[in-house]
Amino acid sequence: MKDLTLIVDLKDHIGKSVRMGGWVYHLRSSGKLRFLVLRDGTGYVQAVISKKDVPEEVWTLAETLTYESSVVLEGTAVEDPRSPGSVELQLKGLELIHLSPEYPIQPKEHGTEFLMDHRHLWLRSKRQTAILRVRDEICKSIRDFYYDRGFTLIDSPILTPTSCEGASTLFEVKYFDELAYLTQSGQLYIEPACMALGKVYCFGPTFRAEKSKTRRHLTEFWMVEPEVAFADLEDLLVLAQDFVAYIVGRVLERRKEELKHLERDLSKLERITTPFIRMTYEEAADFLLRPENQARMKEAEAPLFTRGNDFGGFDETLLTQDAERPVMVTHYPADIKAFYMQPDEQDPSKAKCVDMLAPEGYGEIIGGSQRIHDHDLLLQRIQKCGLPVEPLQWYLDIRKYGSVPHSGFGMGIERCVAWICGLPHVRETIPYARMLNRLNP
RNA sequence: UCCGGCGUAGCUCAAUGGUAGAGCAAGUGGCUGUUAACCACGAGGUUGGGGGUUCGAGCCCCUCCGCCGGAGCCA
Repeated sequence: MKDLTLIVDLKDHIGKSVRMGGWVYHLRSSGKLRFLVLRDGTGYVQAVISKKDVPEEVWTLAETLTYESSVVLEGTAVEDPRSPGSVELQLKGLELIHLSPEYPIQPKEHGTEFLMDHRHLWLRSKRQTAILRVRDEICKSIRDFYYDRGFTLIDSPILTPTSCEGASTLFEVKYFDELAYLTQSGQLYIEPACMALGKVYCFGPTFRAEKSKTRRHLTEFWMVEPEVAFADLEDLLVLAQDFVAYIVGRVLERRKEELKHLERDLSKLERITTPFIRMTYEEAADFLLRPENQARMKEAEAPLFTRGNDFGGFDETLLTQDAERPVMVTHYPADIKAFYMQPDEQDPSKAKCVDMLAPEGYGEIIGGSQRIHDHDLLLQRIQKCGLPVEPLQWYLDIRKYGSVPHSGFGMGIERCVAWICGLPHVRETIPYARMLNRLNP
């Protein structure tokens, strides 16, 4: 329908006659005057229907309209300060494309379960479209960032033969006469590609069958994982902070209206500049073991942090709630981290790894490390972790033929979207959330 | 899996152990500038399921189901 004018372009048609297609977002009636708010994906515009100015059949048809019915409107674009958006449509003609029965979602408060059950319709709301546009901007900026820096996108497989990292629970699927598993990370597959192309990344869905029911967990989520040859931990920290600062900058530059609609405090995002805050695991542990912080854990009924263990959700909140920029915690104890992480030269009990914690209590958005590049050390670590060697033989091969130091990290898209949008839960950051108790719609 | 909270009209929520209610939506009527419009009227219920205590249970007890988010694990 080439002759349809988009709402976003309506301001360029003042005084002219236009046709517009869309959905009825809102209706108000005042006797012989009716107001209809149309949405078309590019914006919202109010149409005014005056009984004396339209043919009787148009007026009659307008009386039957319902929320979310699809229509084509004909009218004149006019400026009027009384109208929301100051440009409105004085209606002359009305074509009903499809009449919607009673629409389940009202312009009022609804519960989480109800909205998630109607996710396919909830997507039409202003808030959800704003979030989806920010997500789109984040995904586009990720691709631009790596493309501009000479990285090659490598698509890692979604079906994998076995667990490579151990602990995490995997989704099992039938693969002809054997079993396969949905990927929990593309890392092992892009490390070989890294040895082919130097700088690579993968970006796709990831699956974890963990029975987590928290505001930060999905069973299906998207992850971007760069991997760089000849990069050590220091190089990785610089890449990670440049990356996150770039994404935030792009969203601020191009999606400010959406952030404002989400009532995001923009000043908190404008402070996200490099360098980010750095601390070692031991420094973070010292901080968490201060009496006042231990007291806060008790007060919040959170588990008490003890040195040598990984941080819990509340620990991450304490570490970041007063931070203006993301915090990068490095050098965790090697035995609480993955088998492939390079031990620190000065203190081999520590891994050359990093977790980036987003501010305002959003917690871990990035986890990464320098990888072990020595064949025998990696083999030793695989055996020590009790992992079967045979399925990882190809991975060990990378350390056999021209091995070089290399590093990489993974960033969870949904946690990043939740942080940038200021959302309390990741379920609204992905079009169709998959969670412990949610597989539909 | 464990801990805690919740479940009442289509939706959001009230209701000392004593006749189940309101707002919104939907319906009817009114209103020529509404901004989640407003006014009037009518309609709307197996109080998540089952069992128990009691003269009497939406409310107390047991059990099952569902939801929420926290722990563990993680991005």
